[in-house]
Amino acid sequence: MNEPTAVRRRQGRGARERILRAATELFTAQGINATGIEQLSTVAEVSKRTLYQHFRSKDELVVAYLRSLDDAPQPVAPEQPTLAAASPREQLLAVFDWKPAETMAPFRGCPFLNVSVEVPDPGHPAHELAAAKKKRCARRLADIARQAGVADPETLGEQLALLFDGAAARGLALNNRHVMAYARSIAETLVDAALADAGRGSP
Amino acid sequence: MNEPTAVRRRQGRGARERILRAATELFTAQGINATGIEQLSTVAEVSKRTLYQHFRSKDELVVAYLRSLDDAPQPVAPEQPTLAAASPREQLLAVFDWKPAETMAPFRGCPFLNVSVEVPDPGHPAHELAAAKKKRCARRLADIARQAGVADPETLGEQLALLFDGAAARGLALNNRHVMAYARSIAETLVDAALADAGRGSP
DNA sequence: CCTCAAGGATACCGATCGTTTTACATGGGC
DNA sequence: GCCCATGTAAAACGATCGGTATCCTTGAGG
Repeated sequence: MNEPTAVRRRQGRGARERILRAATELFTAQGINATGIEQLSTVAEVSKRTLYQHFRSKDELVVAYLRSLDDAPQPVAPEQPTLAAASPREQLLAVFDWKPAETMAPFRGCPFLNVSVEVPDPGHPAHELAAAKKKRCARRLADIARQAGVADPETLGEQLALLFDGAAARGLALNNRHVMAYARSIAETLVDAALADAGRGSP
Repeated sequence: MNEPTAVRRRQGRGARERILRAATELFTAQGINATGIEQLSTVAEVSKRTLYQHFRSKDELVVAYLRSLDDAPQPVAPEQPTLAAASPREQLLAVFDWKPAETMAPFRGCPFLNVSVEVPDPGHPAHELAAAKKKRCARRLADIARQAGVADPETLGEQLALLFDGAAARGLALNNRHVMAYARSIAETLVDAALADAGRGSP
């Protein structure tokens, strides 16, 4: 009992949870290549063995990490109660109100874009998953635009997604969060123009 | 002094040149972390020894690589003869005509943005150099806008830079080059609006 | 001819990576 | 009591990384 070998007590059954949480924290904070299995298992308070019997490899963990991000409440999710009833304009602009977790840490941009850079192979599952996510995001914006009667919803969705990605990438490079505000201002211009045209086209 | 001592004996056949060329090729094609010194020296047709007496470390080579990119003819360079006499509108939009390396290899986006992701530490020289480049690029665009009489040239420059970065990042993620066309179309909208205001403001 | 520095090929170094294995500890169900 | 799946801690693995040292060839200047 008073042995110096006081072993850490068995940590319940949340191992997978904790690993995924640690992955989210470390991958987004310092990148994938800069995060080792050792550090991962330490932060997750899990032995490497346990880690490897939950995820067969680091690659698989990276994919699971992206999936968990995808499932998490999203900036672009219009299903949220506050946004469901909001105006199309607010729904379309909600993406740009994204606040990436901690405010003190250096801004790290969009995890999906970063994975695209950190995993060079375009055929890698993680890379493809990131691409799919980006497409889905643009499509959702296009759907909102379509329901609002915008003339060319696909283009508007693609444009808004591009603005978001630009703010994420540039914000990381300059380590400056208010780049997102620039993106929002451009988005407002585009959205307002598109909605004005829509209103004029079918009154 | 006309070569006093044999300090310039055997000119290394432009070893430094070849190393830098290989770095440009490999770093942009497959990323920095995915490119090892071994492969680098092989492609450059240079022994590791020679490589390390031209660049003290890989970090230093990365910095030199970014510098060489910076010196190379740039998409945003208005000094080029064809652009020097072009209209401000064309000068501002010239960034979006960037064709990266003209190859059929997968689109790899903007090297400076990629370095920001691949080198997580914001204090790293390479990271700071990339940030500086991004700022300089936006400032140059702002200068062109100012000379054209745009009301808020800084904002326009920042917006155009953001659009370019968005196209680069998103183009890599989706492995799709014509994202740049979307960016251009948004840029045209912004530039035309700004120039129209300028013409109206001070006729 | 000989000398000798520049450079090539390659073995080697320590560190770290992702991954596997070994040895032991825990606790619920029989 | 014992069994055994599940867990931890730690060592070890092979591969590869950035970086260094060794040995040998080359070729111009004396």
